[in-house]
Amino acid sequence: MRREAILRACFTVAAREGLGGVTARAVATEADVSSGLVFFYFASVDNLLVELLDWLLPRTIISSQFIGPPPTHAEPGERLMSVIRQDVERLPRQRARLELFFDYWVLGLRDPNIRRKIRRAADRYRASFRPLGEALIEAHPHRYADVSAEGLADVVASFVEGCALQVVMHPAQFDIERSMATLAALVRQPQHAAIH
Amino acid sequence: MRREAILRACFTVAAREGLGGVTARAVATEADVSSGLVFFYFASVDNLLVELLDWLLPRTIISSQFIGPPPTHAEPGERLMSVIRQDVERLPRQRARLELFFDYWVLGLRDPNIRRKIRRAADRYRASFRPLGEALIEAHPHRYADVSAEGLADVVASFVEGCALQVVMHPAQFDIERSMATLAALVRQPQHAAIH
DNA sequence: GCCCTTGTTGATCACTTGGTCAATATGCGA
DNA sequence: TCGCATATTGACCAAGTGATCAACAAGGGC
Repeated sequence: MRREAILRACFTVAAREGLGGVTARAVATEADVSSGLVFFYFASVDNLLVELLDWLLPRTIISSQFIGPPPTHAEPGERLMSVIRQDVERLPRQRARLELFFDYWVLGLRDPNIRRKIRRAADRYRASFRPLGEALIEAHPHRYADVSAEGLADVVASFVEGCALQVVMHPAQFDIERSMATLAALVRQPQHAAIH
Repeated sequence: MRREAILRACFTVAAREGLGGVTARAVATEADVSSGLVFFYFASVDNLLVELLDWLLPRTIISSQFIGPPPTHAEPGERLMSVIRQDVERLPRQRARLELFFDYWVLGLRDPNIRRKIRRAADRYRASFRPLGEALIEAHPHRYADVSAEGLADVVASFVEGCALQVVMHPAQFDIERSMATLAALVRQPQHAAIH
């Protein structure tokens, strides 16, 4: 109970002031307990931050392995586009958590422990695109002759993560519909294309 | 002279320990001067960091308006792909500066001044893709009927920035050739496609 | 030689931080 | 009711921070 309250307070402080603003005293004040209690339950501030990260990762799209109900389109290309659209559309609702995620991301550049956790989560996210990628390649073996599912996953992940950056930094300017329509136009094939 | 030395030392410290490791004493030690001199030239640590950002931004691909010599391909699509490839290929050589860039990026979430500078630089970068995007739309008005140059610029920027994230976080795993080949396969049209 | 601007030092201050710890409260089984 | 583990407090400490400032050095025009 108290533990969860402190962890929740930690998230509140972090969302408001960034990870740099997370001090034992700030969290304790936010949770309305004494500063000593933070150390009683979490031993150290670093450890508190790691536990907050463990809470955060499964709740942030970019790092979650759960992508929601599988789309029902038959065409693998449309299925993949649908999943991308779903993910990108969810980004704005996650702004606070994404800000925090990127804050941890930078922390991970210096902290091997945090880096490992973020990498694993990101790998899981990338891997979630693999089945769709394989289906796509299988459906168009000619077009995607020199393409691997890993390559597809990388490209898709790069795009979604890039969108996340835009959404967090420039939410007003980034037009999701426009970007998705552009992406669709870029990858779509002419309707009745005659190959060779 | 001393000023530049301190700024350079600031970059060295920041590249080694991150922006969080930039303290007046650390910079002074690195530059082999007394801590007081840092304040003599830069008034405050915050201001020193802002000046380092001003030095950094024009030297980081994601935020630079200079994209190198214009590619010579005739086809706008190939021109755009060539520019993207050029940018992405340069990312690994910029890892240290990109790390710093993302560190500032997170700082910008809380500091309006830094945020403004980063936004402007990112806008310039996005804008650099507009002419290429316009040429592409003009060359294929049918295919890109519902696409704007802004939308194209957004999508391209998202992709490159996403690649930058991958390069910084996972340089060993991210295969640039594979990603570029995948991207090319995604956007290429069948050679002799018959429209309607 | 003198003087005055500029550069340079490091001791020093006020403040914040993570973390410890003795003291105390609380709940609960026996 | 007692006893004891658990929970909780806040004063306290050492370490590190940004910033100030009196003192001193350098150098060059007169």
